[in-house]
Amino acid sequence: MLEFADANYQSRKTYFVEVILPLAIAKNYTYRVPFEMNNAIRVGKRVVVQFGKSRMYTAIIDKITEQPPEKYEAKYILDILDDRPIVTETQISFWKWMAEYYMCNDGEVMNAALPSALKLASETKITLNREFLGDKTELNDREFMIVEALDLQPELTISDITKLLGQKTVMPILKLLFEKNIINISEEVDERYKPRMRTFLTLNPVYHDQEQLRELFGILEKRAPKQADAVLAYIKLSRQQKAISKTELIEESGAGASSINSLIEKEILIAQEKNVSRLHMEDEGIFDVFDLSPHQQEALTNVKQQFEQKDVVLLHGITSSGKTQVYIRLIEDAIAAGRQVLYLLPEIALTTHIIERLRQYFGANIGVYHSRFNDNERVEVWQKVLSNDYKVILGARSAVFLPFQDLGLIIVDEEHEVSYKQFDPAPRYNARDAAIFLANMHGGKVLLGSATPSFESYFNARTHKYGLAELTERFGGTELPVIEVVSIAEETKKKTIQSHFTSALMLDINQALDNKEQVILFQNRRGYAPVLLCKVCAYTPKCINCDVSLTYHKHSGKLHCHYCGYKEDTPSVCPACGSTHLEYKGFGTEKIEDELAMLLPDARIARMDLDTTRSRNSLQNILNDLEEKKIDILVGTQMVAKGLDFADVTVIGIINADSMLKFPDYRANERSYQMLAQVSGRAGRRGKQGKVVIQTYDVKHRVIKQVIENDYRDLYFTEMEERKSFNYPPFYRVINLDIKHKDPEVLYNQAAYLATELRKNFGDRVIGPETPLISRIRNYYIKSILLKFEKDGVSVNKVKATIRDVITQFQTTKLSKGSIVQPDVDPY
DNA sequence: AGCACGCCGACT
DNA sequence: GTCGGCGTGCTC
Repeated sequence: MLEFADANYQSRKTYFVEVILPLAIAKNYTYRVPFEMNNAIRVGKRVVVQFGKSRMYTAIIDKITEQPPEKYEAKYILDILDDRPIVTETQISFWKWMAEYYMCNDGEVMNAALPSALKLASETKITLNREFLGDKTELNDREFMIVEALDLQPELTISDITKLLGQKTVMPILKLLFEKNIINISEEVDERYKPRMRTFLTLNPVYHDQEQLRELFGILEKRAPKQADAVLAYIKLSRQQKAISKTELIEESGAGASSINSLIEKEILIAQEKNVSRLHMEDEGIFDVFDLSPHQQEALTNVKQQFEQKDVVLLHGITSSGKTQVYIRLIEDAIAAGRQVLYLLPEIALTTHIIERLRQYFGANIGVYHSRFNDNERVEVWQKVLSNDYKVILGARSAVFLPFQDLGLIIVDEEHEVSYKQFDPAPRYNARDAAIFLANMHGGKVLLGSATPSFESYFNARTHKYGLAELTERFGGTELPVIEVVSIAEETKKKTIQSHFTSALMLDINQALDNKEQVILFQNRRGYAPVLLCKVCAYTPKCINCDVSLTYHKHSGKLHCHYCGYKEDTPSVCPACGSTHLEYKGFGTEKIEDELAMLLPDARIARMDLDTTRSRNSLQNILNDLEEKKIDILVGTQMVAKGLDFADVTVIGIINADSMLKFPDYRANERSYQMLAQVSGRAGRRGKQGKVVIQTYDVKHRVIKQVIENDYRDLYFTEMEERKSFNYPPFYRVINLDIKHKDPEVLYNQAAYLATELRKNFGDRVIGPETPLISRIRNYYIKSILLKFEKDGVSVNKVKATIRDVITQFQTTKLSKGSIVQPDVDPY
């Protein structure tokens, strides 16, 4: 560590900085520090550097050394953007950990972490060189067009010129023009974050004297009555509030901006520019006093006790058990200890009421951070966290990147949610796992909360890596819903089933409708029918990309692929044998909605699935209609399991549980349990006990039994025991390969080669078919390999090393051209 | 990530 | 013969 605080440092010393560039490049680059900046360099400050021919980037200082690079001449830093570091050293270590753990570059983590307003844009600007006196007639057509355009418009960007000439490669032309001294090329870096400025007005202190003021009015009333009005309005406003903005005064006085401006010119009013926060400002928190129920108190005490020994505690609290109150008590404790709190939520959009609730308790101490915020707002939150102005941050997964000073507690609500995992751009991190690491860096604690914990968290709790606390009673005395399991087979035999609705379910639906209550019907499949089958030759249309059967959608009249989005027209004759005997097999939400409308023509039925919520406000519209009781029955996919807290639903029908009990992947029972428990947890609100009807062929299924008993513990336990007895490890490590190539065949070969190499090293720990398990191919580029993972078996680092090895081989042996392999190791 | 350079097929 | 497509390599 170098010490720069010493004022007597050797100013002629040459320093170098290693910086993180916001690019997907493998290593960090070293730049030289100009002497005059020696004093200002700090780890975590932003610098402007040139990288490549002309581009400029904002980089973050990662290391400071005196050692010059050996193999090349370092370029100079162009500018330092910050007076003090905007990224803490803890954050940089956190970034490095993430890059290592999720196998990506530091720059990619930086990109995900920094709000883009803190990254500067470099826009190449082209201007005409006024000093050029030479002959312009020798220019060719293109060059002439550019010069002509610059005569009309003093400044053009590269993209302007691209548009102007209608061709992509304009740089050579510009370079030539530049060499001929006709144009200037300047690289300007603009600070993109602009604080919001407001003009505030104060009365010149001279007029605090009553005599002076009266005199002023005398003059103004005669010569400029509008201005007199304005001064009067100012005095009136100043009695109500401390700061008066120009806009407010214009509004209040009815005088125009010009009158106010002349008052400012005459120095009767004094104008001052002030930076105004864009963020929602709240008054002091209204400290609502509430008491915990005995069960909540018990859970709280339990959590606190476990925190004494464990860094992470899993709180299993059933739906409506009042976990939030327990969180609030823990947050209060952390704040009282003078530390920061991070409260992570899976999806901000569906949880606005939680934000409101917490705002009531913590007022201005609470900050909100998520991707729906615009850039300027995000920078403000960033700075407030950095300066420790916010005690509590409520945020989606990206909030783990904020510059916390001293994080005492992280709450991960709905810990099992998949939306904590970022899939698309690297880093492919899971915010829950990153939060645990982050808390560890700060010496803070983590509370994982869920009504349906994930397998891995429960496993960790069970093996005493995490603590475990439970809340098994609903808050406010509402009883748990009655769950009835109905055998579809039996009702079919007795012929009491109408299309897909058993008599038992119909009875409950009708009763709810009579009582003006609402019903949710759950069907875990969208579209009308998942399979189209030829009765003659058994041909089924399949997706040309994904090799899965296409689903018939009635609203579009087309066959859709649910993996890649591919669509084709529905054939009227079998493309294989020409027969017209085509049959729709199975059923989805569309069909349920259709059939229900026939059975209950008076009921107001709506559907909620990916197809009906694709457009911007449609989800909100459905939720509003439900709340305003404009919908009696909602048919939906797993979407209905989330964010329906306010609905007055008393009956939940699960049309066919079997489709949920047989997931094709290895976490089948976990997902089945979560989905069933989440859906049935919605039944019954506001003191009224709910009813859940589960229709199934498999009435004795273990998962169903566990849902009835509202107890996941046995399920998970037997699951683990069973896997052990089959010599089957409790977890798999999934390696998602992001192999990009337009040619599916090349892609497949690469994945196959990697699988072979992994097998060579790890033998039968690599499971799945001989070639990698292709779970999804989307736009030709996602494949995944399943790898067995045993506690005492493969080390993560060894797996990663092998993958890196293979990637290098791809590159050196030119197994295929132009491919990028980016493995993503799920950290379970 | 960008960007330049180089190679190859399709056009004035 | 040149334009522009894509593959490849490099950036402190």
